[in-house]
Amino acid sequence: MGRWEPNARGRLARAALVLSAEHGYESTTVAEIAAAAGVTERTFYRHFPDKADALFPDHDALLGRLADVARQAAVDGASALDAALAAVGDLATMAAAEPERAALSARVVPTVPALAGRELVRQRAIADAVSGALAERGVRTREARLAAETALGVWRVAVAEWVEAPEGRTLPEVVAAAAEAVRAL
Amino acid sequence: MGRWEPNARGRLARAALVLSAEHGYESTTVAEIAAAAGVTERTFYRHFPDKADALFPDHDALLGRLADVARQAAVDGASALDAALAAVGDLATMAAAEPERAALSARVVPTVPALAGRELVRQRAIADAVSGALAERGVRTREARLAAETALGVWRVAVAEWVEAPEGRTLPEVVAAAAEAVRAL
DNA sequence: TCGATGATGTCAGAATGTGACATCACCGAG
DNA sequence: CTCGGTGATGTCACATTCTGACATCATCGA
Repeated sequence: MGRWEPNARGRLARAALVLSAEHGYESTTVAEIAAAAGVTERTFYRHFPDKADALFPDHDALLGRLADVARQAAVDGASALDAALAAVGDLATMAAAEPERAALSARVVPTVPALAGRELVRQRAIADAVSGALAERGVRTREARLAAETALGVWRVAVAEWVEAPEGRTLPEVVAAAAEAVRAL
Repeated sequence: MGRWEPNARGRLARAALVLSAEHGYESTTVAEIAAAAGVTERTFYRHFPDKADALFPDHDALLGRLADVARQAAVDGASALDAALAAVGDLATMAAAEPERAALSARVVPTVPALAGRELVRQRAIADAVSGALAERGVRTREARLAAETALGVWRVAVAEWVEAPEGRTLPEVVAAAAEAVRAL
């Protein structure tokens, strides 16, 4: 299967993000994204169900991974809140592995209502995955949901802070600081 | 200006909701909605910027009204949280004025990702409007935001509960009960 | 009476998203 | 080695969403 350049999906996701940051999400067409990635428009839709999805790749794998992290933390004896915060910390670590991508995404997404909505739905899915994992480990439903909601709140606050003033701090550091502040409540 | 049936906008919004509840949002076309309302597809787009917006009519007026309610409550000496809860109570009252509409909407919106995202963005806008109104009345930014966030949390919980088990209770009643529970924390 | 106004209709077209079918390098069975 | 299966891609056609430009025409005010 080496007839074409490998990793078409990755090239598409990257092109979608870079072009959207450059000319705006709504005025970059799927045809342009596909051309930049060296494939056809039709191929774009084989990798992503719609244009917005290219800005949120790996969604499903992410849910599984975060659930695993929360589950493992719970097994290791962490409290519900700490386990949920561990998952959010992992999210920060992943973002930090591609800082450029994270920065572009954080700059583009909030400015486009359609993408902002998608991001909120994504966070809701993450909260459900994490609270579900905690519930599996015996945490009561209400407590699990509250822990997940609180952790996601920490994530939102930390990202906002990091975007406004990067100041050399890494995202995981900001997340850790915000988590500390929440624990202090 | 009485050349056509009045209130085309209202007929469009209603048709959009009813048809979406009947055949699903994604499989009802704008052309069908327009036809049901007795106007042209083009006219639909003169009243709503896009198809999803017809499911969330009166958005802007709503923001102003809720901000007014919160502001007035604050003037009357209510705490930040109580003022924000007053706004959410008003939201419930408005929904109760059209219970059929509210029920259909609550059934359709969560099942369609695009609409769920729009609803979350809408709630974010409400939170901003309410916290902005409180800030105007001298409430500190952080406290205003927390009050608004908490009140919207009450709204989400109450709506979920009401949809799952209407049991003859009205939405304002459920909201009031949830608000009571939050105050008890 | 008559021109301005404003809501609507008509038409053309770009962009999103989907179904159906064709192509062709690779891989494993024989 | 060859040959058919597999999987990722290309090509074509089309429904649907949304926008721009211009036309129509009842009502209102000068």
